[in-house]
Amino acid sequence: MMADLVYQQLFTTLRDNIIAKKYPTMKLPDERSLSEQYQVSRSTVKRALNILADQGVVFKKRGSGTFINPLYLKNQSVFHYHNGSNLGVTDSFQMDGRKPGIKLLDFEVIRPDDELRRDLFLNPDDFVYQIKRLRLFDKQPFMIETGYIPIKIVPELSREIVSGSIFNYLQDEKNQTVTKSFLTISAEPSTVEDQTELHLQPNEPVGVMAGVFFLDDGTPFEYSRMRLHYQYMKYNTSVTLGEN
Amino acid sequence: MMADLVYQQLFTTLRDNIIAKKYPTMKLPDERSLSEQYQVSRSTVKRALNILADQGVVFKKRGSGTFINPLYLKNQSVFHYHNGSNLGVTDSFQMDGRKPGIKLLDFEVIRPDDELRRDLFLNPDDFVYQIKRLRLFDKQPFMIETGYIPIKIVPELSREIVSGSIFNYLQDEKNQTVTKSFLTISAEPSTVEDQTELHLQPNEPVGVMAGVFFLDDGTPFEYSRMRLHYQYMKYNTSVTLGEN
DNA sequence: CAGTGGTCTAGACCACTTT
DNA sequence: AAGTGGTCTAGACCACTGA
Repeated sequence: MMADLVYQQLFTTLRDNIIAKKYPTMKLPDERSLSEQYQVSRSTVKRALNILADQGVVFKKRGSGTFINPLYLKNQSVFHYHNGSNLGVTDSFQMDGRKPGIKLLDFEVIRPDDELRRDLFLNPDDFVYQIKRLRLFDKQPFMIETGYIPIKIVPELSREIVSGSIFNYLQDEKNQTVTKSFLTISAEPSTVEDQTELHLQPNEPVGVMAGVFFLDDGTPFEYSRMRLHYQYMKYNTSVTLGEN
Repeated sequence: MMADLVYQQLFTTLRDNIIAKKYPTMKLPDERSLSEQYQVSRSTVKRALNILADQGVVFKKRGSGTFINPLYLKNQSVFHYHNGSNLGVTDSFQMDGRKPGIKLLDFEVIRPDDELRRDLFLNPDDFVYQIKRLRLFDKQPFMIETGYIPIKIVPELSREIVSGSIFNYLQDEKNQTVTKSFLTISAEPSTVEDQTELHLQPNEPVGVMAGVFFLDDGTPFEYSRMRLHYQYMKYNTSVTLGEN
């Protein structure tokens, strides 16, 4: 499954080493040593390390070395949203071997309102699917997800397809990948529906993630609104300023 | 002010060309031509193009070329990556002309516990400032922020300094910039203190953002835990897959 | 001054798309 | 087959850190 690219293999190896606590000093070997040890060029080492740094797994100090971000190890044990090989829920949430489930709550075709039309760059006469699903881990509901997808992009969508991973369907059957997203993350008090579906107490909140997913050619593919049981929302974000 | 790095200059040049619509075919010259035209190596061209792609300005199709994302030109505000000069609260939150305020709740020096010591890469005998502040917009409290900063990085911190923007102080007085952060975003029911300070009802939640800020040389500078009035937490995130 | 990460180059070869 | 982006290498030189 994993790509056979050298830098990705090295990235995976190093990340696994870090998770397995094989660097007790919290410092990685220097780039030239890694290059020697894994028999790859230093450029390739840098590429793997840059990905780790982008993801917040390590941070680099010029003149000193490359260090493991302790927060990454700490959050590793928790269930969290991360940037994986796919942007969809099925791949983006840490599952720890738990089995993901989907319960279809609603599936219909509607005319989008102006806001949705704008967000998905639709023409006035375009229609969209409205797909409301309950997401589970091992029978435990953790998220209510409402998605809107333009009919013209996947006219053949069915209840069956929508009962599984739509992103995987796209990738497997239509060879299209979702590679970009713009999401807004916020929090809200839970509604009665949230409380019922997600087994929440009235004072317990939901995390809300809403935004647009894009295909790799830039087409806005889906507007999605996700309401998460608050204990399941752990979004890790690593921000770097400066263009590099 | 602009860095004199080759890849950054090329990035800026290309982006300006795109905005000035100098590529009416919506396609950039191929990498080898750009390399020739600007007298830089192809690797440097790729680096500049990768930044443009990360920011959603262009997308690349293997075998075809590099194309300008029409959505970038059409709706610049959606895609535009705001390179604020700073990562701090004062600069990162949308203020709409509202005046930010800071009320110092607590300021002392403590011995960090093991977890904090690990997160900030401290030695066993390092001490940290503990700074608890209430943040306001136009007298309206919206966030309780507790920060921990190693004494050794800014030994001269005072109540006066921490009553203002610490990040700005760093930049103006010590010429150091916070350029990287690693934050975990989550939501929680509000505590009694949250309800009091942020004027929340018992059923209303807080958004929690916690993590580490780094200086541009990679030094972990501050561990911060921010509890936000839920209506003020709106975190925008743009994710692009393809680790390059 | 030795060690370490950052930038940049020049070129080989591969994978995919278009003609 | 030609064109284009992707991967990977080997090495030079620079900038910063720390003993």
